[in-house]
Amino acid sequence: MNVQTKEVVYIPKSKEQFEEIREKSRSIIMKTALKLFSANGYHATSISAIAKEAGIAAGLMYNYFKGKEDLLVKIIEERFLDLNRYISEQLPDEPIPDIGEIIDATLKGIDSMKDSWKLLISIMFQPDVSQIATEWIGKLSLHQQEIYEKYYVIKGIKNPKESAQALSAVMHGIFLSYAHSGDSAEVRLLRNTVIKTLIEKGI
Amino acid sequence: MNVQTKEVVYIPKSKEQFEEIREKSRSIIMKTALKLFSANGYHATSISAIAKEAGIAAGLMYNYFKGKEDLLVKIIEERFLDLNRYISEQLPDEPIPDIGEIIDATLKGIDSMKDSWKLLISIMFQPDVSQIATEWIGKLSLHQQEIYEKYYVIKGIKNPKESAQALSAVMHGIFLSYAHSGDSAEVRLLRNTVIKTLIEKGI
Amino acid sequence: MNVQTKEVVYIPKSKEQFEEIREKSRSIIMKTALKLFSANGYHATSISAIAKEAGIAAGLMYNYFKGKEDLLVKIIEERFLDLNRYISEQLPDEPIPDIGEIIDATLKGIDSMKDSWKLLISIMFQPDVSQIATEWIGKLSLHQQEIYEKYYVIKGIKNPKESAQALSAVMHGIFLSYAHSGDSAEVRLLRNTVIKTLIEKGI
Amino acid sequence: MNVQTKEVVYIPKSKEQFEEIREKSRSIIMKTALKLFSANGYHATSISAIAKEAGIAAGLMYNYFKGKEDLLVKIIEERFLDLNRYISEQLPDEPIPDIGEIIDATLKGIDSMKDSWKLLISIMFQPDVSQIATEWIGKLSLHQQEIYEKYYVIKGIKNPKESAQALSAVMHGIFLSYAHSGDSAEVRLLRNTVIKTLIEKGI
DNA sequence: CATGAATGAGGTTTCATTCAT
DNA sequence: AATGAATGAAACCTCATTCAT
Repeated sequence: MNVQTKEVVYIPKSKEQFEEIREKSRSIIMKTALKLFSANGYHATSISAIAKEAGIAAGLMYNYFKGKEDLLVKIIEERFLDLNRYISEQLPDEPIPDIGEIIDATLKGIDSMKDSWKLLISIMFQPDVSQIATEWIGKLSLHQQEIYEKYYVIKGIKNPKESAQALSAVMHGIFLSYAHSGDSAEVRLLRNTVIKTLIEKGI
Repeated sequence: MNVQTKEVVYIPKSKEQFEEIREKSRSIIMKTALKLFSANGYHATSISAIAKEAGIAAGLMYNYFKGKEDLLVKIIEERFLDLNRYISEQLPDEPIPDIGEIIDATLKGIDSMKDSWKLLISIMFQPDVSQIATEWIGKLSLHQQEIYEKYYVIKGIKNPKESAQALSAVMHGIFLSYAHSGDSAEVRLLRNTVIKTLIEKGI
Repeated sequence: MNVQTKEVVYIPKSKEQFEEIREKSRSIIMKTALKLFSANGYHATSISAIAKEAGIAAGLMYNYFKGKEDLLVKIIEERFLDLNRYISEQLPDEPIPDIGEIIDATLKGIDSMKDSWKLLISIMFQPDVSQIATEWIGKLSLHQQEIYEKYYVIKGIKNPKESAQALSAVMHGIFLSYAHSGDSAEVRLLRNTVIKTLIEKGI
Repeated sequence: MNVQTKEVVYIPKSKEQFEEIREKSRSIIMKTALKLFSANGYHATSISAIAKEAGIAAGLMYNYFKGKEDLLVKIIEERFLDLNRYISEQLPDEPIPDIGEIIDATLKGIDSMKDSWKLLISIMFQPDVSQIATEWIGKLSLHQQEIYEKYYVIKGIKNPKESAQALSAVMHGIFLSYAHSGDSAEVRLLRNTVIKTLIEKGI
């Protein structure tokens, strides 16, 4: 009696193990949802369709997101953060990149998330979904404008703010066209028109 | 059958009278649907909401349209036909309008259907609804391109087809921006950038 | 041509016909719901169970009630209105009924809605359902108290208000006991104790 | 199996130590559940809400209780046992307490578990939850009745059984009123009416 | 041509419970 | 003993569409 004995006991998973599992599930849900939202549209994609495609129970989604719209919002946020990060990484601090490089880095960034870009834009036009995408487009737009303005200041262009606004507006048009037609000739035409114009103006 | 019927002395209406009645009902349904679709989105607008707003019974819609999606498609078609017609009316055959006039006629046309334009574009981005809008945008685009090309030929510009394509692409960007931001400064900036560029090029 | 012809046309149902149909459906839904709520409790009774028992599609309920809780509230209101009406009908204006008659009319009223009374009381104790029942019990209680006070004033009892409050409280206890034990000996004991006491006090 | 295990040198805890740990967990679960059930109702309180409030994992509950309903039943039983014990402790064997003291001890007992009393009563009215509460109320009632009867026998009252039943019924009404209105004026009115009546009768 | 009650399939969401660790 | 991710059944509810009149 009172002898020390060896015994096998179950150890609950550690915090890290749980974190890993959660991250994996969360990730597959978002990935699958993005895929289906993009392919079929937000409204036409049901939770159960996502669950089926992801190979999980429908209820599981609600362990990670407050609801369908929250899932969408989280996807949008993540994608826009990715985009901003990507663009920043493309542009060197020194030497100052010229305007063509800036534009192309931006377009390349969008191209890197081609599949989801169309979804993001479509959400922006749907009054019944949310304003999140619109806000993110706004943030992205502002971010671009600041880069353009900084560039124009360095180049000594007069009215740098107004010029930056104009360029931002044109780029905005390109963004939308891109969503509509993919990496088509149309987008390249727009790009070339813009860049040629700017170069002709000596910028 | 135990059907509630009534024997009536039936004074035949002329085909025209019938058509008039039908056209009136059809029209109010489409008008109301367009209004609600634009305000709240296609998916968020229910048939009964349309019926209520239009002051008719929900079932009546099915006398005129195959279903909700058919209603949408018919609206889209009508709006695009309206737009094409409008633009054509704005442009005189003689004297040959210059490119600025052509562009502005187009923008004015879109402005005349401002409220529904955003809906049309949003539909274009929703793969689950229909490809009709995309097709119509395509037709519109082609129509514009032909006008541009004709103009360029007359003006003796070289590569008229390619130039027309470029212009069409830029206009496409403007159309989309317009849907996104309404008649904002952004759209005017785009328009001015385009026209200025073209004029500087001597077109 | 242009000859008058006889023809059979369908006539839509009249407003009255629709009203009749609606009233019938509404009634069967409420009746069935009351039955099941009383038998199994509010939370344990699902909409689909009600629909099945009533022989209708589950969705139909939502043509008549905003939701499950609204259905409950409407039932409660109706039952309490019935009760108040019943009690009033039992009591003659002249000659002034004595206190025993008043009490018995009230108890008889509750007895007439025996099956639902338990449900009403149970709802009153469920913090997660609604305060409607509590409010209705309050209204009923106040109504009774006014009757008692009026009686005591006529009889020339001193402190009629306080006496009415005391009697109301005792009756309240009886109401609750009734809900708990049905028309058992317990309730009659309570009733007799109350009436005997009052009579012994010469009221 | 790919089970995460650990070989441990197992220092056996004494049965008492184990019991202590178990009792502590069991106790916090019951306490928390009672609190939430009382505040929000049984159906509106989820297992995970209890777990969160108690600071434990949801699954742990199932080590101690068969399920949610079992947890409820165990809580009810414990509370009623507490109540019976409390009332007994309040009443001295000698000298024989008079009827007012007996009544007040009972009411004081209920007052000591004020917060849970309403829950217990509410459960009593919910046929879908369990009959346990009803049974316990029955047991409590019987217990009281025996005390009353014993008292009446000692006092030499004629028909002690019937008198005890009557008093028990009145007390039952008070219990329920108490649940409904808390320690309000209404309950005191009931109590005073009862005691005054009994004293006037010389009991 | 017009009505609106009724259907029924499908949607989102909740949550008690299980189970590998 | 304890963890919490995952399940799956069932809940409430919406709404396009049908159909008897």
